[in-house]
Parts: sequence; C-alpha cells; structure tokens
Amino acid sequence: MEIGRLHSRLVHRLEAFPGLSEEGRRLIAEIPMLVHNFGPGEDIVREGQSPSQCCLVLRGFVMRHKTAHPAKRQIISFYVPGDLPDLQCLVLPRLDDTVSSLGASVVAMFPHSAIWEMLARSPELARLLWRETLVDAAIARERVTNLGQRDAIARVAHLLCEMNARLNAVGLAHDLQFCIPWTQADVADACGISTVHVNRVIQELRGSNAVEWRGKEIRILNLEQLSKIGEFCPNYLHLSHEGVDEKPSSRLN
Amino acid sequence: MEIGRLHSRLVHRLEAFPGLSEEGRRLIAEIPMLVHNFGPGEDIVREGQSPSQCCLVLRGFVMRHKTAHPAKRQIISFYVPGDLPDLQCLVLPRLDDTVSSLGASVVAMFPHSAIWEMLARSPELARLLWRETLVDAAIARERVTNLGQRDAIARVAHLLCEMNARLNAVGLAHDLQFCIPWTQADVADACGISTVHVNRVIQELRGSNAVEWRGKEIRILNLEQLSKIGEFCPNYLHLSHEGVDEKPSSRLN
DNA sequence: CGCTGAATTGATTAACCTCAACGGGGGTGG
DNA sequence: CCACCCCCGTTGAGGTTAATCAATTCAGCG
Repeated sequence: MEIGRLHSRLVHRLEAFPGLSEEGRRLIAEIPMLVHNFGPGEDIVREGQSPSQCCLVLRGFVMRHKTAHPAKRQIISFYVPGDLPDLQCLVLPRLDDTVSSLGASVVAMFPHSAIWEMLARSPELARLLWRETLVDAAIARERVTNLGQRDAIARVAHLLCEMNARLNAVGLAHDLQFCIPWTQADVADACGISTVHVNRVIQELRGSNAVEWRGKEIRILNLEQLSKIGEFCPNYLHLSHEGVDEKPSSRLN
Repeated sequence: MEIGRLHSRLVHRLEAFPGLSEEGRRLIAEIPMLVHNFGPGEDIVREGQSPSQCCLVLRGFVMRHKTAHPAKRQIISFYVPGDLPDLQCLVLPRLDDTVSSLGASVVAMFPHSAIWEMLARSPELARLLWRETLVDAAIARERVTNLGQRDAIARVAHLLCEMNARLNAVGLAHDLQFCIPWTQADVADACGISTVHVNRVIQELRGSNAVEWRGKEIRILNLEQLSKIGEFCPNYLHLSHEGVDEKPSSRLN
C-alpha cells in the first residue's frame, strides 16, 4: 500500500464530515506515517503506557480490552479500518486499557507532535479529531447499556448490528455480509457472557433465520428482526453528520 | 451563590490541571452563566436534543441515563459538582441519552457560542475541555468492564469506590464519608442488577464491615477491602495530571 | 494423518430475577 | 396533633438465565 493511499484513508474518514477544507486535506497529507503489521492477538499499545504516537487502522480489526485475571478479559470495543483506537492519548496520555490486533491487521502510526502541529494550524481539524474521540465514547456508553440492560441474545444481536453499520459506513459490508476475524470467545468477552453461552445464542440466532454465521463470515438475513432482538438504534454511532453545518465556520477559526 | 463563586467552581476544576494560565482564568471568568435549580428526577437535557448550552454541576448530583422501556433504565454515569455532563454536545450536537437531576441540584448553564469564542482564543482551554470529555469517556469504559466482568457485589463496591474517589477530589468526601441522594433502585439501574438484589448486596457489604450505608449517607469503613471486592483501581479517573506537563506548551499555541 | 485451536453438546450448579408481601419513616391533609 | 399514605427498604419463595465443568466433534494445517 503506497503512502498516498494511507493518507486517503484518513482523509476519507474525516471528510465524511461536510466541512473539511482543501487546507485541511493538505495538512493531513503532510503527516508522516509509518505502517506496521500486527499478527493475531498481538498488542499494539499496552495499558499504562504513554505512547508518543497515534494509530490508524488501515486493514483488519483492532480491539481495546482490559485483562485483569487472564480468565477475565473485557473487550471494550472493536475498531475497523478508518478508526483511531488510541487517539485519546493525544490529550490523555496514559492509556487505560490495552489495544491489540484482532486477527492480522495493518496499522499506520503517526507522531503526536505532528498532529499537534497540524491542530495548531487548523482548528477545523482539531474539532474533527475531538469529534472522533467523542464518537468512540458514545460507542462505549452504548455498550454500558448493552451489558447492563440486555440479555445474552440481545447483546450479541446488538453487537452484530453495530458492526454491520460501522463496516457498512467504510464500505466493508456488502449486502449485509461481512467478515470479522473473531472467535466465539472474543464475542463472549465483548458481551460479558461465557463462550458456551455465546455458542448457544448464535445457534438461536441461526435458528430464527436472523443470521448466517460460519466462522468469521457473517451474513445478516433479517436486519429488521436482528435490530429488534438487539434493540439496536444506530443514532449513537453518529454516522450522519447532523447539525454540524449549523455552526458558523467563523467560530472555528 | 454569587456569580464569582460559580466561575471559581469551573476554574477550580480546570486549574487542577497544572498548566492553566492567568489568561485562561480570565477567559473562563468572562463566560456568561445562568444558574438553574432542578428538582429530584427532573430532566435537564433529553435524548435526541441538540442543546445550545452546556451545563456545569454546582451542587447536588446529576446522572446520565438511557430509558428504553420505562422499566429498563440504564444509568450510564453520575456527575458530581465540578463535572460537565453534556460538554460533548459542544462537538457532537445530538445527545444520545438523557441528563437528569438526581435529588435536587444546582446547575450553571453557559452558551456553546461563548465557549467556542473562548476556545478560539485559547488552545490551552480547548485542550482542557477536550480532556474533560475524555475522562468522562474513560469512566464509561470502566463501567463497561464493571458490568461485563464483575458480579453484583463487585459492581456495587466498585461504584462506591469510584464515587468516593471523585467526591474526595472535589472536597465532598471527608473521612471516607459522603452523601449521595440515590435510592437502591438508582444503584440497581447503574449496576445492571435488580433492586432486590442491590438490597441483598448492600447487606452483605454491611455484614462484612466494609461500609456503613443508611439511606443517602455512606461511610466506607474499610477502603482497602472494598477496593479489593470491587477490583477498583483509580487510574482511569485521571485525577492526577500525570504526564501533561511533559508537553511543551509551544505545541498548544 | 495427527495435531491444535475452535465449535458444539450435555449435565449440573450458581447467581440473579420476579413476584409478592410487609415494615418504616417522613410528609401531608384533616 | 394525629392519621394516612406513599415511597423506600427489607424479606421470603420460587423460577430463569447463564456459568461451570467436562467431553466430543470439527476444521484447518503442517
């Protein structure tokens, strides 16, 4: 993957935001990036570290998780291409949980210093990056509701709907079909249930003809039904940029 | 409460951050604020709204919650004096959940426009507010772990430890004693368990001499033990501002 | 073809929920 | 000042969900 394409992944993500200027695009293109490959399960940044770089997922999947006892792992969130899993470290230096590769992944790293220089020149981009961290926060809050209020089948259904929506937004889901390199144990740790029970839940979802799910390949057969089971409402993902253009740009400069 | 004190509450919160300049303090003091009183359970901002103001808790407690069915409420987080419960709306206009008063509270409201003007003049303050939203996000992520990996007694113990740490940080806990106007039903909805079970968990905590808990008055008798039960580690609260002074201020201007 | 990690199944157990009832305390109206 | 009431906390019994333990099958891979 040549450098030009790397930047375009970031630009593409940020320009979903209607207000990105030519100047902003140019500044993004100037950020120096280094590409890294990570193997399945490999740690990218560990809890407690204060990295001097941020990473951008280019290909594959990344997860953020907290592992106290080896047998008690909570996956906080999954990250898909275009996501910035540890962007918050720019402002809150110490990382609270570990970021690891789920399956093999390709990740671009860029130094905090370069970002800060970019932000100093463009309040517009500052706001866009701030926004990215807030969408990540909104996803975490929705997960709180998912774990606190829903039963096992709803949790899994909700997670599926979310991944479908997010992958669809970056062009990685077609016809409600997508591919995530997770095991049932990963799903279990994300949903706070046991692997055995995940298995039974998946069978129940298959049995009700809501999804096809063989290994890493997932196909949603009935999105409406699945959304209902998981009480899924995509608002919290903030995939459309409602309301942002109401702000006069003068306030951003 | 006269206006001068209102601003000082905000200044006090932000100046825990070591780098706040005189200029920053002056800019904060210029923000126009309106004080509102809210009764128990009263909504401050509702899900789906796009408020044009932010609020700062001055006195009492505020909570953020999502209520699907009336009988299925998840309390995402509690906010204590000095917190900015809907600061994120500055950047992500639509609110994903509802912010309500827990017990009676006093809240200061200030217009987004004034904040934006302030931020345009002070990248330092922009960074501080960004930081505030990220700490809020970190708390939500910790709650994910709390709900996903811990059993009922650990969840409640963890919540108690968190509230103690946060209240202590703003001078509202003394000798491990504090007062929160919640009911057992509120604790239940925050921890994702039933009110009946909350009651039994509290009795268990009382029985093990970890806490005294009568109504709204809470006293932690054995913090070490309670932290162990709740697997509580305060790092995620980011109460100390580790590492921030390592950033040269030139990057902020 | 054997090995290894993942998926699947069954049986038992533990944690927690639901329903239902009762008690107590503070506020309100008579 | 008393009586009532309502909300909250408390208790008990029975039911449900999901965890745990343990074994078996399956799929990919060297």
